[in-house]
Amino acid sequence: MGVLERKIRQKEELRTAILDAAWQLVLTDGWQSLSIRKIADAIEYSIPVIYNHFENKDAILLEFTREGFLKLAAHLMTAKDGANTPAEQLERIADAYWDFAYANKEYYQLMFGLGIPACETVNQIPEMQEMTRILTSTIKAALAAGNNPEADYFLKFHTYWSILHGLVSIQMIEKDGKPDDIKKMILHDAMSGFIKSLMG
Amino acid sequence: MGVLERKIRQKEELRTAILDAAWQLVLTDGWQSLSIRKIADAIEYSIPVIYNHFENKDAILLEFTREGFLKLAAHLMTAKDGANTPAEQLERIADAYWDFAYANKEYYQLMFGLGIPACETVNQIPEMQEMTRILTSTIKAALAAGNNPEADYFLKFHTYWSILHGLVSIQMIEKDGKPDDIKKMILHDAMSGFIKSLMG
DNA sequence: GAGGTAAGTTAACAGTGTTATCAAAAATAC
DNA sequence: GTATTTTTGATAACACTGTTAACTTACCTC
Repeated sequence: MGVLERKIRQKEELRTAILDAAWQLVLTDGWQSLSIRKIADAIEYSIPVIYNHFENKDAILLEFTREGFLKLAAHLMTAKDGANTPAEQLERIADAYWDFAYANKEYYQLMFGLGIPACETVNQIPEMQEMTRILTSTIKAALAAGNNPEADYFLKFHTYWSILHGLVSIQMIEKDGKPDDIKKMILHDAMSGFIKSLMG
Repeated sequence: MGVLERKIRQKEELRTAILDAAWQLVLTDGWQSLSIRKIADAIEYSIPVIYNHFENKDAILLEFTREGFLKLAAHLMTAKDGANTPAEQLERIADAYWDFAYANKEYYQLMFGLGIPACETVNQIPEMQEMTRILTSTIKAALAAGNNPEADYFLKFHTYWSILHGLVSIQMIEKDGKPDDIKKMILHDAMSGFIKSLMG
C-alpha cells in the first residue's frame, strides 16, 4: 500500500510548486509585490492550501533566506578552494561574495533585509549630497596630506563609506548585543586599516 | 486682513502635526507598523486630510529620509570640525557616523532601506553559520600565516564581512550604474587595504 | 445675504495576510 | 459494497492596508 508514500510525495510536490511559483513571481515583480493570493493563483489552488504547507508568509520568506545562505556558502567554498594561500583565498572569497550578491540580487536583498525604498527614492535625495560632500572633501585632504596623492579620491570615498555602512548594518542585523565597546573596536580596527592604506 | 496668513499657518501646523504624529508612532512601533489611518487617528482628523499635505505615504517617508540625511550631515560636520589633520578627521567622522546610526536607528533604517526581517529572523538561521564558519577559518589561517598572529580573529572576521556587505549594499542602493569593472576596483581596493593590515 | 472656494467627512475600491466554516473526495473499516 | 472517518480543498469572511470619489459644511469674498 504505497498510498501513503504517494500522498506525502504529492504534498511535497505541492510544497515545491508553491516555492517555485513564489520564486517566479519574485523574479518578475520583486519581494514587495509577492502575495499569498498571487501564489495561490499561480499554482491554481485556493488560498488556504498554502497555509497547509507554510505557517505564514514569513515562513516562505524564511525558506528562501535559508536557501540563499546555503547557496552563498557553497559559492564561497568553491572560491576558497581555488586558491592556496589564505591571503589569496580572502581575495577570491571577496570576489565570490560580490558575484553572488549581484548574480542573485533577490536572494541577497531578502537575506539582509534590504528594503525597496532605497533603490528608487534615495537616489533623488539632494540632501544626501551634503553628506557625500563632507566625506569626499575630507578624503581629498587626507590624500593630499599623505603619500598617495595620485589615488582616486572617489574610489576611496566609496570604500570609506561602504566600510562604515557595512559595519553599522551588519551589527544592526545581529541583535545578540555585543557590548558597545567591542563594536567600536571593530570600527576602529577597520578604520585604522583603511586610513593606513589611504595615507600610504 | 491676516486671514490668509492664518490659513497657511494653520496648514503648516497641520503638516507638522502629521509629521510629529508619524514620528511618535515610528518610535513606538517602527516603520513597518506606520499607517495613514494611525496617523489620522493620532491627529484626530479624517484620512483624506493627510493627502492634502502629502501626495502619498512615500512622500511622508521621503520627508523623514531627507531630515535624516540633513541631521547626519550636520553631525558629521561638527565631528570633522573637532579635529585638525585629515586622518584624525576621518576617524572622528567614522565615530560620529556610528554614533548617529545607533542614536537614530529609525532614521538610519529608513535612509538605507534596512527592512525589518533581519533583526528578528536572520539571527535564528543556522544556515548562516556555514558561511561565517568559512570566513572565520580563512581569517584564522591568514592571521596564522601573517605577522599579526595575536590579532583577534573574530574582530577581523567582522571587519572583513562588514566591508563586503557595505560595498555590496551601498552600490545596490546607487542605481546610477557605474560600470561593473569600477565597482570591482572599489572592492579590490578595500580588500587589499584590509588584507595588508591583516597580515601585517 | 448670495455665490464660490476650500476644508473635512463619509464611504467605498482594491489590495493585503489570515482563518473559520463547510463541502467534497478519498482512504479506511466493516 | 456500503458506511464511517479522515483528509483536502474551496468559499467566504475578518481585519487590516493605501488611495480616492462624492458629498457636506464651513468660511471668505463680493
